[in-house]
Amino acid sequence: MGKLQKLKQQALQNPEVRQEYDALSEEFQMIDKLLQMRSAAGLTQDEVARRMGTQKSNVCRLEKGNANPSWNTLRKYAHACGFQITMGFHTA
Amino acid sequence: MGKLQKLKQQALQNPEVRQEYDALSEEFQMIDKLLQMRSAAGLTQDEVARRMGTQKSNVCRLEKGNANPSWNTLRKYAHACGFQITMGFHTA
DNA sequence: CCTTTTGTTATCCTATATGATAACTTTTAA
DNA sequence: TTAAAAGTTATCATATAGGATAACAAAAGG
Repeated sequence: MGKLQKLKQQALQNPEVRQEYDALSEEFQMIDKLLQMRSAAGLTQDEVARRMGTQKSNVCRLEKGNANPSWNTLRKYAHACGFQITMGFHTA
Repeated sequence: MGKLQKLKQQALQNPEVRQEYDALSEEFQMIDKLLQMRSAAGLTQDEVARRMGTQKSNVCRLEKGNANPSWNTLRKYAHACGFQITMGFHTA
């Protein structure tokens, strides 16, 4: 294992660090899915926003991670891109 | 295909019906995941609540579908059960 | 270049998610 | 059969998600 990997693993021993890391990785994963959907749909933020019944600035807010979207908001975004969302989980 | 299946498919032709059906199936799927997690963890609502830093009544509210939880709330629930959440999507 | 489209940021307001408490019902198990 | 544990429901207060607008920045394309 590389030095960086080792350093990372060590840092993740710290519960607080671990918690923040988990939260971030989950947030990034979620945002990545949003971007994947919009990309797959070939839509602009503005178009997604209109289909969701809101503004492009709000869509941007979602995609930039400055939000904590509700399940319904995630669903509306997915639908605007022509998809359905699912929730999953895996051992931490 | 059975008569019920046929009837269902026909009903789903109606856009409004379809929309509600999709929303419901997604919500049920999500709630099902919550229950799966707690079941796998072998925890009571009360215990999950304590680990989330909230009350069992609020956990119940989530599991009964009388809520529209934020991403963070879903995350906290998953973590309380020892899991990480993921978001996924598939063609509608 | 310049223009248009797309994306970003800040801000305010309102609707609503969430925390908290309490009373009640259902389930469990002794 | 009854006491304890687990789950449900209602309600209120407060924090915050999400809608709206505007002004700016970045990218794209002529």
